[in-house]
Amino acid sequence: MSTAPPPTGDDLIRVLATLANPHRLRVVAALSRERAYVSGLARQLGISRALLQVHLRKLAAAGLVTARLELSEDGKAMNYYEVEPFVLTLTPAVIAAAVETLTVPDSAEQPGGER
Amino acid sequence: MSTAPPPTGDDLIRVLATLANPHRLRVVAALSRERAYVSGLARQLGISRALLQVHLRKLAAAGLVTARLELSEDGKAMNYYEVEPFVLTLTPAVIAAAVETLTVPDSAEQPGGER
DNA sequence: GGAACCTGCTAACTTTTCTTGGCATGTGCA
DNA sequence: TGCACATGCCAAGAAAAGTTAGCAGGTTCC
Repeated sequence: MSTAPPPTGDDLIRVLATLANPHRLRVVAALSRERAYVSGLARQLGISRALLQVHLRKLAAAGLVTARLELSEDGKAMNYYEVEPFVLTLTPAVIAAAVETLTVPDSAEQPGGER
Repeated sequence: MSTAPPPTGDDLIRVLATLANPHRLRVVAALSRERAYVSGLARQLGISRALLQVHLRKLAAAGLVTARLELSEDGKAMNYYEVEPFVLTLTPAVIAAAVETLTVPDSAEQPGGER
């Protein structure tokens, strides 16, 4: 049985690069305990909102967290983030397989690929 | 049973940062098939020796590959690299645990820690 | 001796990522 | 109206990573 879907090379790199950061690791850790909204999480982690914003965006882009906009009781718009229950196993074999699907940014990328 | 030792936060980040690179991913993939020496591997991958050198160094620093210096039959010194059979499982829970042991580079690091 | 291999290093440039600070918008409430 | 809280974005400087080019050392063999 396989718990993790076979990641493409580019996906794998995106996820790895995303997780290879203390702030983002802390974000994932915090969200794995309890979902949180941006401002509150920023206070909790002791970093600026702008900074957290960027990291959350990257985490979301990698599919590791998801955002849900809600209205609090007093009418404020709160953007709640929660962690995605991912499972990723890393071994030489997994990497070898992923490399097969690696996009080679040789000289030019095909347009329209990235958002 | 646990195949992977509990990674410390700093170790985890080092490994993730190391693997989050196309060149290094290709190196691991190549070495997982067969060990290779620097110059040969550089040719095989189509990159310069100097560049490969740097990436190999990082991979070794993260404990993902190991080097062994050997003498070929014709007396040349060959530095053979081979991949380490690592198994790393990544989940929110694993990350939450690793974060506990994260070194906080708050304002200053203690000297002599890093090379 | 010179060519063809192997190894390593470092300085300097380029590219990417990280981080900060400011600005704009909206809501509820005294 | 002004304060406190929420959201977002963008420009610009700072820091880190990636890459290249060049140098120096070693060995075999013609």
